[in-house]
Amino acid sequence: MTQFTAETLEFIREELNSCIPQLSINCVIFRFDGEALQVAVVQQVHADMWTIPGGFVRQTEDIDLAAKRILFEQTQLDNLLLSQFGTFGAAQREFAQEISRFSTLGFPGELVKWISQRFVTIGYYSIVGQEQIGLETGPFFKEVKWINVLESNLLAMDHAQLVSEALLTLRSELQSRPLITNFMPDIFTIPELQKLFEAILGRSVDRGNFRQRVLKSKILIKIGQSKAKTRSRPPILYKLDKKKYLDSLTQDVKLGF
Amino acid sequence: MTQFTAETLEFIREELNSCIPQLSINCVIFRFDGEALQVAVVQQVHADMWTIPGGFVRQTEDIDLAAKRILFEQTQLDNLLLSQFGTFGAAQREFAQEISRFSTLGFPGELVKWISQRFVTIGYYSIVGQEQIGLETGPFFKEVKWINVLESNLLAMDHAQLVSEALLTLRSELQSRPLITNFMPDIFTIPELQKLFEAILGRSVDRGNFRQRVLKSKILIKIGQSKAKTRSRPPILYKLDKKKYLDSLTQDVKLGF
DNA sequence: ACAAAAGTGTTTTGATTACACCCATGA
DNA sequence: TCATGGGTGTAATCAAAACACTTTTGT
Repeated sequence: MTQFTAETLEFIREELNSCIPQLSINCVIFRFDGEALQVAVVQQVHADMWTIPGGFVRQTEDIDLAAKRILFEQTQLDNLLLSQFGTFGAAQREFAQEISRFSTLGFPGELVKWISQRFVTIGYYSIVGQEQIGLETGPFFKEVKWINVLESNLLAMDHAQLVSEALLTLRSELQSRPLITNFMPDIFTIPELQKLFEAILGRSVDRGNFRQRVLKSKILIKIGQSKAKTRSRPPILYKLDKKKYLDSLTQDVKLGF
Repeated sequence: MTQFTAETLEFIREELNSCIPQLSINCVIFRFDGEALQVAVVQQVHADMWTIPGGFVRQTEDIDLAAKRILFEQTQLDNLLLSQFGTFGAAQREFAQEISRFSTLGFPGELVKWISQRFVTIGYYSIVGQEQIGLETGPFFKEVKWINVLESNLLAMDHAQLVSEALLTLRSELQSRPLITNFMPDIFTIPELQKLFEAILGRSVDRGNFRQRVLKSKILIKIGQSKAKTRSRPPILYKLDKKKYLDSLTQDVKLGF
């Protein structure tokens, strides 16, 4: 394991000095790979713990934009519709123990002290389709990956709780205003969409009823037959009618189950 | 107008030094007086602007408890079920102009600087019944009152927006888990409860249907006839079956309209 | 007796659920 | 032709909405 270079440390120092102290942002990004619900997690240089993406808010930056920036820097994910799911600030919410590893690797005490403070974190969440995630260009993170949402209890600090809260919010939001624009590929089938709903809700829904509801909402446009070599009847391909979809979000149309 | 005394200023200085910087909490407390929806507002000493109750989080204090403490200090309201409705942190969210009045009244530059910073605020809301509010014991506030929710656009800084967001959250929460424990007196009638719902929703609901729904939920216990001298048929008095009510909150019983 | 507000019941409508049946395809 | 999963329709159930009718009180 190498230590941080002097330039890197200076860069980090300037970055932290330009941010609001004791306030952080964390992003829970769900992904649906066709089967299960996953969560984006990152690993910092010189740390062996996995966390959800997170960072700090610059003095001149809106918190919503900070969330977008942080997420992009750490995962290259962009253009997501990020929504708050809560702000967490228990008094004992500081992670000096977890962070203490840094101090043994050339991280100066001043910076260790800064990030070891008690933090209040604002939670944002979103959901994407089959997107890949890439590493940031900066020097601070060494790996990023998707894990199954069921494995999120392995995350460090209180991030398992953040994922769990985000999932609850996602479920209830799914009832009224599903963020489908993000989470499906451009072209998809109704059975695929149903699998996504089932993954989020954690239960199965009736095939026929699901189909009827989705079609009644008029937000899907038929494209044609799937050419995939299935062992059964090929499903019909659809794309999202984005205009009608966005309209339906401003109305209080129920798409829930 | 008198200036702050040296002791008061020292007290304030110590208080602020023990709090997380650039982070505040604001509480939108709704009240239903039988007719209209009202909001609790306070006025600080040496300031002519009205705001919703708010303050800062101590270093050793959970944010939820900070919200309770702040609310109690400024309004004497206690034992409320406070819920977050969002966290607000636009980059330009600082109110040096509004705050500048303090500096002309013996408020030292150091403290003016502290409270003139850009702040991120966590919004909490609740709703109460006919409760009165009283002034805090401390030296910092001079008046507290209820205003009609429709007049909240007169509030200082961005507090009108906070009220508006809180009201939206209250409305949607009303659909699933109404906080009735807080907002009605111990004994009340169904028409009274209906007026409350109408005030929150901003529209009228059918009398017969409202009655049926509420009674079907089984959370009301009949007490007896109202003895009030009404010019019409006296309504039946009810009290809340708190046990069944709390049970219904954990289920996903719909009480919405 | 009448007005006014409370209490009750009924009809209609529409949404949700459960389930049955048919269809297209590859093996 | 059979298994598999996709597509479609329908009857039964349940909740919501609209509305009419009755009851109890003070005047």
